[in-house]
Amino acid sequence: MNGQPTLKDVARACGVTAMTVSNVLNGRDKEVGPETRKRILKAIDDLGYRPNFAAKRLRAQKTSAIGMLVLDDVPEFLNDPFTTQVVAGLSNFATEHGYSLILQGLRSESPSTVPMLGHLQTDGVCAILSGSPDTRRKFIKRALGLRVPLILIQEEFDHPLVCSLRQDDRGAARAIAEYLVDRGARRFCYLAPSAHWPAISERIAGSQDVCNKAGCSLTVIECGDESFEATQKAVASSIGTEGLPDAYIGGNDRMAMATIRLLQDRQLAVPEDVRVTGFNAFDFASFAAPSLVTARSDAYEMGRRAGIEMLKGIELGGFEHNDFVLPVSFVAGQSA
Amino acid sequence: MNGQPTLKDVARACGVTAMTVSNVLNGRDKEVGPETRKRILKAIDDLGYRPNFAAKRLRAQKTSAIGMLVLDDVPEFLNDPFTTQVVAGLSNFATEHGYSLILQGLRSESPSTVPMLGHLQTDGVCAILSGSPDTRRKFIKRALGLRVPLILIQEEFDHPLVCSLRQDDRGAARAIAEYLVDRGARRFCYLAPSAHWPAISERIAGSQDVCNKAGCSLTVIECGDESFEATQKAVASSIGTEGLPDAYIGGNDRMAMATIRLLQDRQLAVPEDVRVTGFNAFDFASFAAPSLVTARSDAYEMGRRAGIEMLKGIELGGFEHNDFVLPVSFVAGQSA
DNA sequence: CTGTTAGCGCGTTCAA
DNA sequence: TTGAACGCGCTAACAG
Repeated sequence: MNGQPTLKDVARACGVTAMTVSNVLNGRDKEVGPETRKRILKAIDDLGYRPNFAAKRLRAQKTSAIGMLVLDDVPEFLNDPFTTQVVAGLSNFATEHGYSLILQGLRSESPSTVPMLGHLQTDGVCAILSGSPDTRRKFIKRALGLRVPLILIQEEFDHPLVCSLRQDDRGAARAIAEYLVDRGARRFCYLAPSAHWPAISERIAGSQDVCNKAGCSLTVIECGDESFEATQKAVASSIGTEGLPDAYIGGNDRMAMATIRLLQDRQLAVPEDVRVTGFNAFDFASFAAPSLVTARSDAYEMGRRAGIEMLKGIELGGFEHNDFVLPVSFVAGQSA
Repeated sequence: MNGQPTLKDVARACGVTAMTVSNVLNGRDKEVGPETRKRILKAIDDLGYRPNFAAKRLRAQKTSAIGMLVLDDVPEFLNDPFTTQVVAGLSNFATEHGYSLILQGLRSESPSTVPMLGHLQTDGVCAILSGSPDTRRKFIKRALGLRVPLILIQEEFDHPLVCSLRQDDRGAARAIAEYLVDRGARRFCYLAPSAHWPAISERIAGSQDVCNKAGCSLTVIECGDESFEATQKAVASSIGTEGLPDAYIGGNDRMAMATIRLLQDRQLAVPEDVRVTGFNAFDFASFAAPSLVTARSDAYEMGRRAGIEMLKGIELGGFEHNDFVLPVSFVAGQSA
């Protein structure tokens, strides 16, 4: 009696039944007299009544929650600005539509991933993956065990319960490469992580498209885990064996900036001596010197879009369209 | 009958009652014969039974969820790396302890903040605030309306249901200032956002402590919303009127890096001509040239700590200690 | 060791 | 226009 007031408490206070109160709360106004209605609303306010969601959910057989999963190797699973923007966009959308967002990071290789996943009870799941293709596929299959719509960011998977949201990586990569070719570059190095993400493959393919047409060369440098150190080591080694290219095309801004630092330490001017481009521009990139040429994907918007498709998927119990490719804008910095 | 199997379904399949199955699931092994137990576990596995959390919660009068609120002016509420690390730490801790983390961003000034808050139903709430002191206090009072333990990051508030988790900003600021004094700097400018956060005040106070003792001067430059542009504008104006100091002490890494860029554009060498320091180092700072001297707060650990205190708070229905100050480590970059 | 009963808070269904 | 009964899935408290 001393906890949160229930529907019954409100009803008692008004001398009506719980049902009547419920009708008022759910906007079934025509079922209730305007006079009674007023009295009830006042009582609700006075008592500070708030509906119990657990009860509602149990009754409705619906959680009104969306799960956001981030598969990552490290515990700090929100390090990537692309990820955080997606999460923010989805979270806001969910909140605005009466859903709560349950955020969970999962270590890609951990065996505890399975029980953790089982603990998730939501009407739909959105996931951002990382790790090897094998790890990712395994994860997807497990996530499908939840039997709810699954939206994958930057990852394809053919299944009626799965919807992919991707950005036009190939097109963006083409734009970057064309920009460089226009400025006279002919010999390119592509900075890629050793793990072969689909998105990275697309970006390489886009650069290759342009190189083929323009008769340029493209060498892929594998930068391990794309960390600062790994990238610099890989680039240094490449310079040792094959010399300097006209431009480095970064698979992302991190690798690009690590490369810029390396070149600067060697007294090379960027972009005068060598050009360097990035990918997935985020705020912080503008703090780097010199500014990067980069593609900016609107990750926040992608998160919102995930919300939109998710609600459709939940309503329909599956997806009508299950692959969307979103545009990417091209951003030329001031001095690159 | 075609949805998820329930406890009853499992019981029926084994020819026992739901209660017995429940006993098995909750580890009350002594209540159940080992033979029956085995049979039940098999049936659970065969049917792919998973407990319904909504029912559990309703029964237990406990949500087993923690709310993470981020009050921000912009929709992209996960832009700040400090915030994301706290969220990641708390999320992991919650997951490991059988709680789910519900993430919600709130626009500081929006009137919809109130209903949004009401939609949150969790056993406890952790919040990172921003905006004016007035906005923040208003928010705290509303959050207290939820009548659950509230943990505030970098924010004090005297109330039995509130616990503050702060870092030792003053101590860290002292360490930075001493570092600069040791290297001969005497005239300082402090880069602060125009909004007066408690944390910023502490940092200024720490610098002032050192300046007082060493007989140095300290001027505070208000950098508006601490954006790249606002910071550069404020610094430029300060240089115009008061000339160049020996060192800029950044209220955070963003402002510090904006300042470095400005100085470099004016052909000033950092740190040879002017020193610049940052605050709250995060990964990306290492990509900036030159490396920053900065204080690194372990925000991830702070998130985990929030989880620890939250669980205590939930169990006790309030906090025993309600102000914790966590240490901050000092990080000297390679070339600053 | 196992079964029965009852109720968490809400909403649908049917009756008044 | 309002009321009563029932059940969503689970578990505490007792019986047997």
